[in-house]
Amino acid sequence: MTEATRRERLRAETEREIRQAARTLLVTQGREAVTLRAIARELGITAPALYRYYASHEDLLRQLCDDICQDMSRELQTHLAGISSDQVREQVRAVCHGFRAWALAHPQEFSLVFASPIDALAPGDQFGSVFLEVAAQLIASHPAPEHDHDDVPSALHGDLAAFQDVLIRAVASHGCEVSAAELSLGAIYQIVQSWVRLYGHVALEVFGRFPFAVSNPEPMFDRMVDQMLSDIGFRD
Amino acid sequence: MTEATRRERLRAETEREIRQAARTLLVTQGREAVTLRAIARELGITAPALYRYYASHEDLLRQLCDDICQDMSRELQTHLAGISSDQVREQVRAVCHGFRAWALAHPQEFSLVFASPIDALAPGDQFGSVFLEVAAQLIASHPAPEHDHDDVPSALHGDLAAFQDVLIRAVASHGCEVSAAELSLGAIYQIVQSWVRLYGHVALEVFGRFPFAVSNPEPMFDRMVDQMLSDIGFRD
DNA sequence: ACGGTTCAGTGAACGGTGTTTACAAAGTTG
DNA sequence: CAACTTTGTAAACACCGTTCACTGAACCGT
Repeated sequence: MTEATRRERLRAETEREIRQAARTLLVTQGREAVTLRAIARELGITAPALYRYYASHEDLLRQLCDDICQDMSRELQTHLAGISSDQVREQVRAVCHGFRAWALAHPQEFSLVFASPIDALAPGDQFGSVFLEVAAQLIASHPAPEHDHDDVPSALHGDLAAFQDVLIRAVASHGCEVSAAELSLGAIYQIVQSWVRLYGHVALEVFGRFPFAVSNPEPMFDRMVDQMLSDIGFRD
Repeated sequence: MTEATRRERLRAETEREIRQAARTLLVTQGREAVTLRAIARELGITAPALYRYYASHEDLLRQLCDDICQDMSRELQTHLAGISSDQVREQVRAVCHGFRAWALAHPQEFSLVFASPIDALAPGDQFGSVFLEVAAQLIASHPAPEHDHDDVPSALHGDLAAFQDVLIRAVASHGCEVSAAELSLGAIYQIVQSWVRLYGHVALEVFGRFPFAVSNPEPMFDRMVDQMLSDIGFRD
């Protein structure tokens, strides 16, 4: 059956339970409550036992971040699956609204993932990548929004080209093939700019840092997404 | 001379020393190191003594945030003072670059102010207000960028009008008078959108959450600010 | 100048935290 | 069965925020 030995299965199981307990604590009582002793208490164990599974408290939190991002990713993909693939704008809207909804529904998780300056996670396969992959896929499948290739600062060409490579490979691993020509540097630049605005709005809303009390931020968000779509070149 | 009694002066002095010590700890050793005992140790005092000045650790952090925002505000105002007031775009650029430079130079402070979900500060007189006041001032003093008043979602009219009021009063308190007509709802909306983008870029850069390793983010930032200016309607 | 009051600061204590260490009890394997 | 690895424990360490009873000095009205 499984290649793993009995011991390895048990270990993996416990590891899952630990992170599940940590997750529950995070959601129900906030970041401060995610303590080794509390986690251990949850599964009827003593705190030092956790060191058999994680090198430190920080290490556990880091891995918890990975779990969270993976879950969010899956949720966004689910939202996306319900929309026919030729309705490009609706797909972008779904991802953006899904991201915002997730952030507002899981502020603790969002804060954890976005509040730690550098130390917590590997930058590669993270939350953003979901949005970005989707964006790349959509732009690639779109009738070529025609961006001025020279419109992006030449100092960025190197970075953008590298990112272009990553995106093309990521999209390919999802089954869809795109060429560098279809996903131009200009398009990549637009994607990154969209990410800046999407992230900016959501973070400001979650952190309550809008300059005034926005009684109903949703129409503002809708308007911004529409503007983004129009800036990218999607006017169907 | 001073209205304050000797006792009040000593108290204010100590209060300042406490926050100074807290600030130093934050900058040199990170948020986690800002502990009551460490602060007390810094000024040759025991931890419980701090409770004569602040109700709790959280309260101290909250007031520290205020200090930080005030400092940043002063720094931005300084940058601004060096530019003749008729060079509108240069003033906006100065504020944006100043904000980014401050955030990158003080990542710990930035994280503290931007990482705490709701509990840490009053939303009114905060960091953002500096940028927003400046923006309002500039837009008001500009030859009317002519925004479509109807371009903003009607659901936002209430909030925007309230914010318009705040901004007009804030600008007035800085000596400059503007009317509601000069600072239209469309303009306000543009200001808020600019704040979203500015904050989004800076936070992503400080938190290292750009989707790819940006070897040199400055040209990207410059490009974004230019785009913002053009979107607002400043093309001088 | 004195006596009461206010106030800054102390030291001890409580319950909590992450982490290390030595040790016991299982499970695994030859 | 014996040797070994893995998993968990208990005790301890140093640190944390916070409370409480207490001291000593500064202030203030008389």
